[in-house]
Amino acid sequence: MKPNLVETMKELALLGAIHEHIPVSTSKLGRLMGVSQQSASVRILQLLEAGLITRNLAARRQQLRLTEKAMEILHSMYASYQKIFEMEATLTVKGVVDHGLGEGFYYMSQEDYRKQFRSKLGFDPYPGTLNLKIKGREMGKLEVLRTADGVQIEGFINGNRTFGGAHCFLASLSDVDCAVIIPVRSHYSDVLEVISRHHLRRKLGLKDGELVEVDITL
Amino acid sequence: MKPNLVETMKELALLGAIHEHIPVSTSKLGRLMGVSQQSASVRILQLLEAGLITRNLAARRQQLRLTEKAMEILHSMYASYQKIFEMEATLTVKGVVDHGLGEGFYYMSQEDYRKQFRSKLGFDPYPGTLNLKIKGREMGKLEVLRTADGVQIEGFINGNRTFGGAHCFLASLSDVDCAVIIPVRSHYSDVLEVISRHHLRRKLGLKDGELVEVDITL
DNA sequence: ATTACTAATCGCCGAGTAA
DNA sequence: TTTACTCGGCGATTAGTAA
Repeated sequence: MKPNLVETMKELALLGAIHEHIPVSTSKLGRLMGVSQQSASVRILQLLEAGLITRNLAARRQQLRLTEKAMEILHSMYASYQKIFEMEATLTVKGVVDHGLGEGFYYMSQEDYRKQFRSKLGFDPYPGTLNLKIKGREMGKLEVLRTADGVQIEGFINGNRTFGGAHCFLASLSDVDCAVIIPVRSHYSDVLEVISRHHLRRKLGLKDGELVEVDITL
Repeated sequence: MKPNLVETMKELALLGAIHEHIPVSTSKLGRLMGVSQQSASVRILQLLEAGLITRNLAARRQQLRLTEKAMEILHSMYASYQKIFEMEATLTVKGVVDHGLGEGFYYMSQEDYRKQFRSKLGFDPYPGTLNLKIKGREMGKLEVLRTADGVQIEGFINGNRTFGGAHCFLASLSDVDCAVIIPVRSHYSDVLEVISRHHLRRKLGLKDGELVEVDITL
């Protein structure tokens, strides 16, 4: 489909030529698109030719209406733009499944953490974390996560031990809902920690060294 | 902005050239847009000239990324399409304010109805309805409402009296949120009933015989 | 493989104008 | 007023090709 004609259909749609025939003069249409009356006239003829509009030429002013076919084309354009602006709020990070140090279980067993995850993320996390080792160029994305605004998790003291704060982002890993955690005191690290309602490693059959992608919602 | 260049920016955005520079060959880009490699090359040069993309030409494959300015243009396109497809889901009906028969108050006082309106429409309706008499050509739109899917309100029995079900649609009348009700057993009728959190007649200073428009969300 | 130049062609644009 | 024709001009496209 020619971009010029799509543009013309878009203008007609904005004028309301969707449910009914509406009066649109070629000069008005031209002005709206920043082209001459003559060019607008040509475009209308092309749209008619392609079966994208119907016309009532009975009255002194022509009446135009977009066809179903035209609306389908416009909707596919709309879908593209939706994709773009939903994608903009998403960050995809590739990482390799890494053996945990067993620390994840210890941290995620702390009731003070669990309580916050339940209320702030909306799920009760499985006690344990899936560690992803991030390589090379992908590491710039970790930097983005460190500086972005996420859901805040407060630190606390339990007994004589201090547990640090963190912020996290909802995410999905192979279509399974999860979240990634960025510790507040995160010195340089190439490991991304993922938590979920499920035991991700078992549920997805993951093995050490396997490459996965996490889609993170910013 | 030229439609051809907007189209090119859209393709680049779909390829993810938003947050980072991504490798895109001119032949691949041309294929995606249905033009030749040469044309794609020219378009890239034009986008560079206009400050709409930046390029790393260091590697064997050029790397492209859209600028802020480009994203603003794409977002305005997105906004246009949103307008179109929100508009499409809206039906505007003209009607004349009609004196009620006092029935509205009786119905809307039934707690079984009110409960459903609260939970399904999100507001507690003022006990009473505003009746609009629909004339002539506009009546076809009532037919659309009867056949469309709306929010279902269940009928019930209170004492020895049966109250019928209905379906309704969120709407707005002079920018005041409201809803229109279509009784399930709606024999032919030229009256449209409007409910709202407010007493519409008073809030909007409506008088019998006044012409108003309701924007109904399908 | 790439990118992008040249040159020829295609087709879009708009002034003038008819109906 | 409309719509839409002709036609000169120029921008857009592409095949061929260089680097």
